[in-house]
This record gives sequence, structure tokens and C-alpha cells, in this order.
Amino acid sequence: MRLTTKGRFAVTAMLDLALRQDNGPVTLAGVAERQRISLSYLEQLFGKLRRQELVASVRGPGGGYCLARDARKITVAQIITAVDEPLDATQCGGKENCLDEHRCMTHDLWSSLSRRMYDYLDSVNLHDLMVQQRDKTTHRVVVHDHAVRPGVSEMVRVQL
Amino acid sequence: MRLTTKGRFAVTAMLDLALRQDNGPVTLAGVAERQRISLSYLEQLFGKLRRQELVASVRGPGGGYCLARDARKITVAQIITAVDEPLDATQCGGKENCLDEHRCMTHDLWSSLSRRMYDYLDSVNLHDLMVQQRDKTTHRVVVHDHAVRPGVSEMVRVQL
DNA sequence: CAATTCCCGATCAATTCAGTCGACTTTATA
DNA sequence: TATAAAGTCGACTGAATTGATCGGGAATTG
Repeated sequence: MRLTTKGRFAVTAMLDLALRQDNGPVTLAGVAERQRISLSYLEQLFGKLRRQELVASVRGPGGGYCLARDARKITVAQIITAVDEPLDATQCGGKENCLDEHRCMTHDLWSSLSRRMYDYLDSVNLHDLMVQQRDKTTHRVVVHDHAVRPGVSEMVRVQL
Repeated sequence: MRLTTKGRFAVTAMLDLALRQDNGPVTLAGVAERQRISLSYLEQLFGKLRRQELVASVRGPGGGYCLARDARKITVAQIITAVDEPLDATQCGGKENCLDEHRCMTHDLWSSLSRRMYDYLDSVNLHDLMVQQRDKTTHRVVVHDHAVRPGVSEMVRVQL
């Protein structure tokens, strides 16, 4: 699983969808406009989300996408893994990172980190995000979420 | 901060160095051979590690690199942030991800995830890895570290 | 002086990301 | 039935990043 803008887009789009599906299917065109995401790109992402059975599609006029199941049953980890192809190539265990036939010296470190990340992402579901979002827009409260280091925005990419 | 093979290479190389620096400076050529990492690539990484004052260099014959301070005072997070340039471009808060002037709907989610990752990586220092590695090579014990999902190796990339 | 080692910049192929485009299928409804 | 709305699919693109390579230095030891 990867987490990039791709994964963020997917989660954001799914949340938009979750917040609006009471009025029937939600069109990608709408999501694209509200969330400022390219429509064509969204189509690609939702193709994957549909194949992973996280959303269901309705064709034709009045159509769009709905969640395939209850928002409580869709975790962020599922969304992210759905939109990203697994990458076996860069796996720790190949000749490049791991030494000989043994796991490389830092294998356990990455495994442990990956597990923590996955567990966290899997502990948050769409319903949680919906509640959080509704509270925010209702009360206009800025949630203080102790940033890692103020002003520093960086990327993390990790081997699972 | 990013974490890719780049970061893993850096941590692996630093660990190799930490385990061998008792005999004086460790050459990059040695690290490259033992860890199967391209020498030129290592040079690039150690240039950054030196500029971040995580290692110190000694030129000339018999030269090489040493840790710039005690292994207990060097965390994995420091190593990883050292070798990766900060990326302000893809920051959540720009026009692309965040809506209008408000933080995007999933901002808190990514912040929280990033914080957890950083905290974990910052809680592990080089000395921890040295002890772990020595135990492993001594007892030849395979540490069971509950992989996320068996056989699945994937990438995670995350906004900090 | 010669060998060793770090230092630095330029360049490169492969991959991925994010987006675009064009053509197609399904379906509601006028 | 004709039209338009909407999803479906595949190919393609430019930019960025990764990991690597190469050549030429500079410092230091003996």
C-alpha cells in the first residue's frame, strides 16, 4: 500500500461521497468540483475503488457512486490499499536491501513501523471522518492536532 | 521527511558504521560492499548525513566516517530526515488538496498519522538497533514481528 | 610523490504521479 | 426512439523522483 496524494485524493473523495450519499448516487463530476480533483483522475481511482467493492456505481442519468457498505465498515487503510497497486519489486527481502538470504539488519524496524501505520489507518473508518468533519463545519472549530514540527511539511514513504 | 529505499539505505549504512567504528573510521567502500549499496550513492547520502552532523569524516588513507555523537543520541528519524529534502510543494494546505483557505477535510487524519510515524521513528535510536542486531547474529534467532499481512509487500508514502 | 579516501557536480534510465484525451456502454427521460 | 447524463476503459503525456554512474577534484597519510 502506498499513501500519496493519490491515497489522500481517494480518502477525500470517499468522504465527500459519504457525506452526500443520502440524496442518492453522487456524481464524480460533483466530487471533482467540490474537492478540486481532476475528473479523469477520479475516474481512475473510482475504477479501483469499485473493483475492490468499496463503492457501487449507478450508470445513466441520475447515476453516480454510493458506498458499497456502511461507512463504519470502510477503513482508511482499505481505501488506500485499494487505489495503490502492490509493489513487490522494492520489497525488503530481495537482493538489494537484504543481505544474502537473511533479512536485512533493519528489516524488523520497517516491519514494525509499517504495522503501526497500517494499524492506525485501519482503526479509522469513514464514519469517524464524517463525524469529525460535521463537527468541524458546524462549530468552525480548528482542531489542534500537534503537528510534527511547525512549518515543516515533508514526505514519508515506507516499505510495508 | 521521506522514507524510501533511500532512507533504508541510510539507516542500514549508519548501523553498519555504528557496529564497526570501534576500529576507527569506517570506509564507505566497506559499507558499500557489506551492505550491497552503490558506493557513489552512499557518497551522496553521507554527504547529507555529514552536513546534518550525524557523522564526521576523516580524509586520506585510513580515513572514513565515524558517528558524530553517541549512537544513543542518533535516532532513526534524524537519519531519515537527513537524507531527504523537505518537500513543501506537495504540502497539504496548498490549493490542490485543501479546499479554499480551510484545511482539507482529511488534514487532521494525515497530521495524526504523520505524528505517529515520526514519534515511532524518533523513539528508536542507533544503539537500539545495534543491540538488536548483535542479539540476532549471536543467537541466530528469527524475531517474529507480526507482519502486516503475510506475503504482501507494499509501499506507504505519507504527507508529514 | 603516490595512494587512499572523501567530496562534488553532472548526467542518466526507470518508475511513478497526476492528469488528459478519446472512444465506448449503460440508462433515464423527453 | 433520440438524446443526454453518467460511468468505463485504454492509451498517452509531462514532471518529478529514485537510484545509480561517471569524472574530476581535494585532503591526508606514508
